[in-house]
Amino acid sequence: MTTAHELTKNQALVFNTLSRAEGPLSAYTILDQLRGDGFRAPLQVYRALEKLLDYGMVHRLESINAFVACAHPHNHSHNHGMIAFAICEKCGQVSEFSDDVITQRVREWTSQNGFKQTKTTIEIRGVCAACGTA
Amino acid sequence: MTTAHELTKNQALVFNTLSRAEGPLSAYTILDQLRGDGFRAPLQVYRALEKLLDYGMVHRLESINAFVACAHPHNHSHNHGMIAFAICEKCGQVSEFSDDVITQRVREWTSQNGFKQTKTTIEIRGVCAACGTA
DNA sequence: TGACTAATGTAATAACATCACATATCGAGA
DNA sequence: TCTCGATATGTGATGTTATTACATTAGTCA
Ligand SMILES: [Zn+2]
Ligand SMILES: [Zn+2]
Ligand SMILES: [Zn+2]
Ligand SMILES: [Zn+2]
Repeated sequence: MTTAHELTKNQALVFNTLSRAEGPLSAYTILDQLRGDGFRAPLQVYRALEKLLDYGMVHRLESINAFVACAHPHNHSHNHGMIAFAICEKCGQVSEFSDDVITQRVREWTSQNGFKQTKTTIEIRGVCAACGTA
Repeated sequence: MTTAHELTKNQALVFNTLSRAEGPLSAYTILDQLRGDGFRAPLQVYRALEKLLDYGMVHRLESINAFVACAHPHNHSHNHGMIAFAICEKCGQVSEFSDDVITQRVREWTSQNGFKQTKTTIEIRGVCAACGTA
């Protein structure tokens, strides 16, 4: 859905935690940051994340088991393109971008091979510009 | 390295297990299959996998926490291109392919953004042709 | 009201991965 | 041959990530 979503209390707490964070957070780190707000169990975090992922407001980074708030908060649909993430292993910074050529190329492979794609993960690990020159 | 590798006993056991498997296996599934060969602890599997990953003989699928034998056993270097995986969520089949355009496109983004890439994950989840028509 | 759905709370458990430390194996070089 | 260092292995404990199961609460709509 592209419309705005009324977040429940827990969803809002988790989303705000991710939005304020410098970089991606693990579910358990989110849990720890929300202990003061009454969170006591992982499931409270995972359930909120599930909805936020549905809404496109949060992304899951598969290669580091962490979650990050979407960098394009007013365009959660990303125009139907696939999203790529560049993750700095030094500072944790995540850059989110969408590339039409890559999207097109993946679609070509899947259509040629009769593969019905549901979700695609593109994650680039490395060192960001700031950390590389430091 | 592109040269052949002398595998140790444990490495060979793990590699053979993955080679014989229909699809990707988790480390703990590998462990269970090797109990009869004296494997008792996860670390025996993870240590072997680490080497096999180094050698390029095995790939890790980040989005499903599983490992698969390389589909191109005689070209472990993959010609320096990035590797993409299409993973069927019905039957587990994994198709491995390399796309020069995608590789080039990722390189363009990283060089334009001063990002020093070390490893890139491209994983397409969905349903394969065989399962889609079944 | 009652029936239904979505959200929440909580404990327990499962699944995935690493740490710490001891032991073994093998080859290069004195 | 002996010694040393590098690599590989064995094992238990621990750390980290995610889900199952069940009970409860809160809103929605005949
Ligand atoms: Zn986004
Ligand atoms: Zn950085
Ligand atoms: Zn391969
Ligand atoms: Zn299939």
